[in-house]
Amino acid sequence: MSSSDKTHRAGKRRVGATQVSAGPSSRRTPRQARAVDTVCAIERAAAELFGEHGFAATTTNKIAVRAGVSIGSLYQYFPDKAAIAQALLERHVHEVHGLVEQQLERLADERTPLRAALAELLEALVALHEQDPKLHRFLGEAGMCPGIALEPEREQRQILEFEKILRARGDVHVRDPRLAARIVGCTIESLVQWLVHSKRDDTDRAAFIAESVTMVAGFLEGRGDGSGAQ
Amino acid sequence: MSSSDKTHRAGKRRVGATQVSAGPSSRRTPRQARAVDTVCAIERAAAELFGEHGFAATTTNKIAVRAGVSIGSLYQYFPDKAAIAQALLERHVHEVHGLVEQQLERLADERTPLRAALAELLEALVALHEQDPKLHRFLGEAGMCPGIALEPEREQRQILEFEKILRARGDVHVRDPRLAARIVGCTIESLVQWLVHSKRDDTDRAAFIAESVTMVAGFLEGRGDGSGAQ
Amino acid sequence: MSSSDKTHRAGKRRVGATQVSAGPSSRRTPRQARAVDTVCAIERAAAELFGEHGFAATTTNKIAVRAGVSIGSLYQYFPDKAAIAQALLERHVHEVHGLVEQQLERLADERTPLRAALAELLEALVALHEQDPKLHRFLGEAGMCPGIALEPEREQRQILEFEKILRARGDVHVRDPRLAARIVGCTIESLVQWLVHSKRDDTDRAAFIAESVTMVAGFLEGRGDGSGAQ
Amino acid sequence: MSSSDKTHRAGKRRVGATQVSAGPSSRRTPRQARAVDTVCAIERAAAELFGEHGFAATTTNKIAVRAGVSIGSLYQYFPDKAAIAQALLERHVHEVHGLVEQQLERLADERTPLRAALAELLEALVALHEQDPKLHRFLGEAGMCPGIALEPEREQRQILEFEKILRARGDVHVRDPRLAARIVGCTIESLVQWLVHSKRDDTDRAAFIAESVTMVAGFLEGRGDGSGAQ
DNA sequence: GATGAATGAGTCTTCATTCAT
DNA sequence: GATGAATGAAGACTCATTCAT
Repeated sequence: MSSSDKTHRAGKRRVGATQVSAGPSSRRTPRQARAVDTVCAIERAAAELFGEHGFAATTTNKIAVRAGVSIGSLYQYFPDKAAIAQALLERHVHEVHGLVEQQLERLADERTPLRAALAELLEALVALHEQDPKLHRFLGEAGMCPGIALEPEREQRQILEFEKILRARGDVHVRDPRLAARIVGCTIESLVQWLVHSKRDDTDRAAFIAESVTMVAGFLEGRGDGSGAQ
Repeated sequence: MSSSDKTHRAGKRRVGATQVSAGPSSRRTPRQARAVDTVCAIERAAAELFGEHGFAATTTNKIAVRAGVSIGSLYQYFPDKAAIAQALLERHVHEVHGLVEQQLERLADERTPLRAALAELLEALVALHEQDPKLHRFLGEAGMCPGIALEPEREQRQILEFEKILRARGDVHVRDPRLAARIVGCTIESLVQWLVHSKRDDTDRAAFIAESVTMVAGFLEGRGDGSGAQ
Repeated sequence: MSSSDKTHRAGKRRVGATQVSAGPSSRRTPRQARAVDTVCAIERAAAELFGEHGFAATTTNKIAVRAGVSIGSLYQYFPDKAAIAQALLERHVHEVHGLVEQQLERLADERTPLRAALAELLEALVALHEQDPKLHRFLGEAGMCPGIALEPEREQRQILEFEKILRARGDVHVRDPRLAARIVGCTIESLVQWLVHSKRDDTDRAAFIAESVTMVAGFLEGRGDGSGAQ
Repeated sequence: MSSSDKTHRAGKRRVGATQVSAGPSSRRTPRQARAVDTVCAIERAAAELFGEHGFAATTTNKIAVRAGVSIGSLYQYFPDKAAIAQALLERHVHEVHGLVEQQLERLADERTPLRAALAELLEALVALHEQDPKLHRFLGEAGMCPGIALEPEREQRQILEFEKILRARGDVHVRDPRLAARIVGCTIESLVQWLVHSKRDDTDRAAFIAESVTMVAGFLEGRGDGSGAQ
C-alpha cells in the first residue's frame, strides 16, 4: 500500500555498506576500481541531495547527474532509490556503533572515570554527526521512509552491553540497570541530535555537554534519587 | 528545485488549527455544520493514513476516500496535501503546549514538589501521545516534510518560562538555568517519545517514568553535580 | 491568479525552433536520431491536434498518443503544453519571416515591378499558410493562450525594412512611409488569413489576390490620394 | 472531442443579448429587476475577467465572486461558461452591426462623400472597440473557443449590402464589387483591430485612419488600377 | 559495462456543474 | 429564487525504472 511497495525489490541489493574487497586478491582490476568509484560517487551525491532536500524530493536522476554517472549505471549498483538511502543509513549506523562500541569498552574498564567516559562519548558522537549534520538529520528520520528498514539488533545489543557495564561498575548505583541503560541511551541520543541541529550558535557546546554529563552521571551514580538514603 | 517548490502556498489556508465557532451561537447554521463535518472527516482520515503510511505514501485521493468525501471537497478546505499535515501538526503542537503550560503553572508554585510535578508532566505527555501513537510519531518527524513548517516560537517561549521557574524555585540548584531548561526539555521529549513507541511491552511504564524523573529531578536539585558534597 | 501562473517556466525549453544538427557530421548518432524522431513526431501530432481542436481542448496525453510516444517522452522534450505550441509558433514565425525577408529583398530592387512583387508576396504567403490552414489559424490566434509569448522584434524589424524600401523606391509616393508600411503590412496579413480561411470555394483566389494588389499598389503608388492630381 | 463537448448544452440558453423587457407591462416586479441586475453583474464581471485572463483561465466561480452573486445564481441564468462568453460576443456583434448598418445607410446615400463615410466608419469602429480593448480583443478571437459559435449570417448580409452600395454608387469603379466588398470589409476590420491594440502610442490615430481611408477609397474609386488611364 | 531515451502508472490538483438546504 | 458545499471526471506533469544500443 505504501507507494514503493508496488516496485519489486527482491533481495537484489548488490552493494552493502562496506563491500570493499572483491576477492582474495588485493589488487583490483581497473573494472572493479571504476565500479567502486561509481558507487562512491553515487553515495556521495545521494548524501548531499538527501541532506538538502529529503528523501522524497530527491530523484534518482538528480543523484545520477550530481554523481556524474548515467541513470543506468546507478541502477546497475542499486536496485532502487530506497537502497541508496539504506546504504547510507547502514554506513551511518555502522559508524555510530563502532564509536559506541569503542566507548563502551572504555567504560567497561572501571579505572575510567564515569564522567570522563560519558563526556568523551558525547563529544565523539557530536563530532561524528557534525561531519554532515543535514545528512545525519535525514538519516535519523529515515526510518519512516517507506522501504527503508534497519534491523535494530545492534542497537539493542549495545544497550544490553551498556546494562552489563552498569551492573558491573562499582560507582554506578541504579535501581534497575536495564531501565537505566535505556533511559541514558535515549537521553544521550536526543541531546546529541539537539546539539548538532541547534541552529542558534548561542549555545556553548562544551557547557551543554558538561551539564548533560552532570545529569546522566548524577543519575547513574545514584546521587539523584529522591530517597536521600545513600 | 525541490519537488514542492512549484506550488505557491501563500496564505490560502482556509481552516486553521482552531477555527472553532463562527459566532456567538453554539449551533452552527446547517451549511457550516456540513462543512465542519467535512473538515473533521478529512482530518481524521488524514491522521489515520499519515500515521499508517507516512506523508509521502498517503495520497490526497486516499484521504478523501477514507473520509468519505470527494477529492474536490478536500481541496475546498485545504490548499494542498502539506496543509493537511500542517493542520494536524498545529493541532498537536497546540495540545502539547496547552498541556505543558498547565504543568508549568503547577511547577511555578513552589508548594508543588518538584518530583511530583515532573512525574505528572511526563505522565500527561505520555497519555496525550498514546491517543494515537502512530500519528504522533509521524508528527514528530513531520517537520522534514517539504512544505510543512512550524513557527518554533511557542516551544521557545515555554523553554524560557521553564528557565524562569528554575531560577525561582528554591529547591532547584543548577549552574546554568537556561542550559538546564533546554537539556531537561529535550530529554523529557525524547523519553516520552521512546516510551510511546517502544514496541516491546516488557517496559514497565511506571518504573520508566519514575526513573526518568529521578534522573531529571536529581539533576535539577543539584545533587548530581560532580563538584560537590559527595 | 491566472491558471498558468503556477508553473515556472524558466529557460527549460530544451529544444528550440532550430535545433538542427548536433555536430559537423551529417549523420547523427543513433540515440540522437531517436530523440529527433520523437520530437518531430510530437510536433507533428501537436500541430494536428491544435489545428483540429484548439489549444485548450488538446491534451498532452492526446498529443503523445497521436505521436506514438509516451507521455513521459513528451515531457522529456517540452516542459509543458504551452512550450509545444510555442515551438510550433516559433517555427511558423520563422518561416513567415524567412519568406517575407526574401520578398523584401526583391522589392528592394527597384527593377522589380511593385505590383509583381506584391502579388508574389501574397501568393507565397497564401501558399505557406495553405500547407496547414487549421494549424496556421490556430497559430495566428495562439498569442492569447496563457504562457505563449513571442518577441515581436522581428516583425517590427521587417516593418522598418519595408518602410526603408518605400522611401527608396521611386515609384512609391506616400505621405508617411512609416504609416504606410504598417497599414500595408496589416492589410496584407489579414487578407492572406481571410483567403486561407474562407471556407466557401466561391472565391476566385487569383482574382482576390489581384484585386488586393490593386488596392495596395494603388495606395503605394500614390494614385489614390484624394489630393486631386487626378 | 472538444473539451466542452462533454457537457450537455441543450438549447437552454436563457438570456440572449438583449432580453430586456419581460412583458407588456412597463413595470417589472422586484423579482425581475433583481434578475436583470444579476445578469448584468455577471456579464460585467465576465467581461472584465475574460478580458484580463482569457476564456480558459477564467473560472465560473471567479466570475460569480466578482459579480457578487453565488455560483448557483450564475448557473440560474447561464447554462454554462461558454454561454456567458457567447452572450458577450453576441452583444458585441450586435453593437458592431448596428453601427455598421447605420454607416452603410449613409454610404448608400450618394450625396455622402465616399471618403467622409469611410472615415466616419473607421472612427466609429475604433471608438466602439476602445470602450474595452481587452475584452474586444478577446471577443475578436473568441470564435475559436470550443462551444462558442456565431452564426455568420449577419456579417455576410452586411457584406452583400455593401456590395450593393458599391454597385450603385457612381463614384465607385471596381472590377468585381463582390470581391471589393470582401476585401474592403476585411481590411477595415484588421486596421481597426490593429489601431486599437497597438500598444505603442507613437501612432497618430487620425493620420492612421486618414491614410487607411486613402488606401480604401482610392481602391474603390478605381484610381489605383494598374491599367493606367482607363 | 555504460548510456540515456523511453516508459507509463500514478499523483496532485482544478473547475464546471449539481443539488440539498 | 438564492446559496455555497459537494462532486468527480479529467488534465498536467513527475519520476522510478527498463532496455535497446
